[in-house]
Amino acid sequence: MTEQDRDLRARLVAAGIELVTEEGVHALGLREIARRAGVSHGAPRRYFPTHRELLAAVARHGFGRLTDTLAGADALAAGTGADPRTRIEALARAYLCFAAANPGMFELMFRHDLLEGSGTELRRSTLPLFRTFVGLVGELHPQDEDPTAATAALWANLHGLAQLRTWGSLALATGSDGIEPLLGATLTAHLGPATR
Amino acid sequence: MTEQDRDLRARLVAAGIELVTEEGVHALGLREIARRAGVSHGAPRRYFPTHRELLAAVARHGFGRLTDTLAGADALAAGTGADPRTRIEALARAYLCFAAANPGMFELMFRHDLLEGSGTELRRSTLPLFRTFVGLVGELHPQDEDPTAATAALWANLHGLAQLRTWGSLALATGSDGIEPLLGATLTAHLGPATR
DNA sequence: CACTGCGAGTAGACACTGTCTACGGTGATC
DNA sequence: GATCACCGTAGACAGTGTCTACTCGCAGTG
Repeated sequence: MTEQDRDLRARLVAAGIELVTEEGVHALGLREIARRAGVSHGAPRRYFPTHRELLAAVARHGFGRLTDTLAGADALAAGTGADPRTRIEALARAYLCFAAANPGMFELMFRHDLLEGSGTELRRSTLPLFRTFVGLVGELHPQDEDPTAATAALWANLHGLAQLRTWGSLALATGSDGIEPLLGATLTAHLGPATR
Repeated sequence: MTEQDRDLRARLVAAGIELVTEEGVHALGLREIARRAGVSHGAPRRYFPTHRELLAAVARHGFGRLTDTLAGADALAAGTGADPRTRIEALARAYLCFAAANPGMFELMFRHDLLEGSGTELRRSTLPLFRTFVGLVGELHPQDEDPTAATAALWANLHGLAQLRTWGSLALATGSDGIEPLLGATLTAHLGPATR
């Protein structure tokens, strides 16, 4: 009964997370989520005035998981006294791993048409992580007075890799090593050759 | 009457293009497209067995326009005897311009959930362009034995920039110059500093 | 204890969607 | 001129998100 006696709001979000994980974004109908949570289709309205706000709450959880994952990966690397380049590499790999491990959630998180209205708030939640990212890139490129642009370009590269992989567009560029060579090329391009 | 007497198949695709351009992907309902084309909601079924196949035809047109745009930009640059680096820059800028000028179509083209089944065929249509891209990168990096990975990484970077811009995520990294600094950072990272 | 009032969830209606099927009606062929 | 294939219409069907009664249980108060 641990599931049942939580308040409905949390149960609905949990049901959405289950559904998007198991079935994908297309399964996130309002009535479908309500069914999974064991309530009638009108019940969610008491907590989420519209379907999109419920989806935004699910996506919010996804952003939380993403930042937790990345922060964990960075803390692990930083704890071993790794240099900035290695820490960035750990972050990049964690980002791609998250997208690959949670394709449905990752897709939802960047479906701005489903998240309209809550988009800016969700984006804002990733800001602190982006700032540490900027700091690491700044450590690596001290000659640049503002590493924000370089960091954003690197992040866009990672995001594009994640997105195109789920679309299957990288099939002809990825061999048996999967996306590793592309990640390597990306990191080398933006950060210089790997430290040996 | 030039619109009316074309066969319905082409008129439906044209209506879809209009709708996605004017209103966005959300306006691409089957019945909405049929209304715009001036026929009943059952008519499309004669030519497109399912809604998704109609959307795939619309996206196919988008891919055609994209390859045309890029090929035109490259031919223009190549005609003036530009070096590979300049040609790549022209292609990259054309890609971002296309995404910015046709946000709805660009979104549709990479909505794999709407295009399921036709995805591989659509991807294949961009292959020749990708090959010329690979050739240009190869000219620029003769030391690499296979520039495919480097090209794919660069393309993923451009795609990520286009995608994140439409999502608004680059607002804090883009100043008054728009996306130009990020494009510059991307090209510098992947191709080396700009030729002077 | 009886009563009231409110909040949570139910259930049905509404307009809309994509798919399916039966039906007209028009034009080409024999 | 009759036949027939094909194109588009129109309605049914299950499903959706939203909106609106309504019911029921349980708190607080007399």
